[in-house]
Amino acid sequence: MSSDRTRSAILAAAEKLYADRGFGDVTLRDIVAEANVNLAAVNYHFGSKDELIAELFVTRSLATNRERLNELKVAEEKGGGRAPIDAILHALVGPTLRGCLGPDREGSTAARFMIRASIESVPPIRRIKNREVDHLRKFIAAMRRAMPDSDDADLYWGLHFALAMSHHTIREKERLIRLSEGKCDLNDVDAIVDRVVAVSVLALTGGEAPAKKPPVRSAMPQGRLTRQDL
Amino acid sequence: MSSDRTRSAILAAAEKLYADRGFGDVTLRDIVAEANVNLAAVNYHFGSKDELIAELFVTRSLATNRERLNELKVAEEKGGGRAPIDAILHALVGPTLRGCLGPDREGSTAARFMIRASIESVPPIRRIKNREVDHLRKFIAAMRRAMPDSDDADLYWGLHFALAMSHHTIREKERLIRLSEGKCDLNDVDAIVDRVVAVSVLALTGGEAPAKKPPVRSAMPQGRLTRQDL
DNA sequence: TTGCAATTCAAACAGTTGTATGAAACTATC
DNA sequence: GATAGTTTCATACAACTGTTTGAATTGCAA
Repeated sequence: MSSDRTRSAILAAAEKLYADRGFGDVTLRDIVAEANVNLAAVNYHFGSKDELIAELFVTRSLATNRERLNELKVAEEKGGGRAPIDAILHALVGPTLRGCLGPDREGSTAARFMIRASIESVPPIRRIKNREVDHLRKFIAAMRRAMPDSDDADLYWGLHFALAMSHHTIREKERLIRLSEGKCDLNDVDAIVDRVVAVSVLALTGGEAPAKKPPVRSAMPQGRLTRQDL
Repeated sequence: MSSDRTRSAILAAAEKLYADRGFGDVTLRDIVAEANVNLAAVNYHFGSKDELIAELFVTRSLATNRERLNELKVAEEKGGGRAPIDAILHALVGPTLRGCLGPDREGSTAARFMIRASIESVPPIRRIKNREVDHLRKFIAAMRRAMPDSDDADLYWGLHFALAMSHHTIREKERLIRLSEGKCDLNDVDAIVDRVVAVSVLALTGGEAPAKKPPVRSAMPQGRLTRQDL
């Protein structure tokens, strides 16, 4: 099968160009030029441009999801079936952040592609992302085991915020660097992961030590949000 | 000037169509059809398609920025020049969340347009967003006054996370509803604002009561997450 | 009314896009 | 080495894009 060479040349070229210049202004003709293959090869091997993009994204995000679930499994086994909340969140945001940030990963085409996919929202990718709900439910389940006394809504908000911080850090990396004039170190990925996890845990526990039971008073808002809302 | 009628018809039609169907598949021909004006009118009044989009976005985000700064000013005056940290964050995320969420705003074209602008990242809008740094610096300054002992980096991270949570809530509103099967109430905007502010304050204070003096250390962990970091 | 500028209009332009076609080149099996 | 199936290729297609043009129309001032 010498056709595999063409197929993967297209995939590699597409990933590189999309990573560099975004989905908006990379055409099939750009891709086949970079890959040194014929224009028709894309439709022959992938069916359409959208299916090419989908294949790129599916491959990368399946890898991330596997990494997440692996890390979660390890943490749960270590805890005898019940992983601590910080380990769960670490498994959730670690792989994504590690994959997209960091100095060594800077040159990684895959990483830059995933950043693009997170910044620009193109139809084939959006369709795939919408099916990610099942994957997230597994983390909600683990969180529920770790914090059985929490309201479900609080767990969802906690997971939502954890993803918010990690994705927004990837999306707005450049702006954060510029805004902070370099004072925020975007190269120390482990520190970023720890920071996101720490804040997420605070969001879930309301500032209490997670082992401890419930409420006290607040670092919390005066308004309508009460202790047990967190 | 009967030309104002054409101009604003274009603006209204464009905002509506972009809000409904996204920037990707709305053409100038769609817009002029909806506005009942001639195709050439867009270039005559705005110069180009991108400038039309830019004008739409600038108008809306200037309004948001004004609201933010107003709220900040009020809070600072009330505090004699130094607003408490939660009030500052409230001023930062409140206007955006209020503008884009909530049941009454559901039908608002402007709100839906701004959500689109936050989901799809189109060049003219990205260019404008990049100039928003100066605006954010005013909030950093206020935060520094409120928490003079904090590391600068921690302030930047805190602001970054606050924006992360509010923007991600707007972007992924539908997914959060679906994931949580309705358990997260996206209609109670005030509660959402309070929740985002509360978590942001926790992120900045590391779980200490904000009134209290100094943050243990850099509030956030360096290495792995340990118990006393919470 | 006349004259001048601002606005509208239909039409065309120039370029690009993803996709389809059918013949040619290749590959492996017998 | 002929055959059947796969893969490549040059080329054409059809549609759509934002923008421009130059003539018509309108509105307003003198």
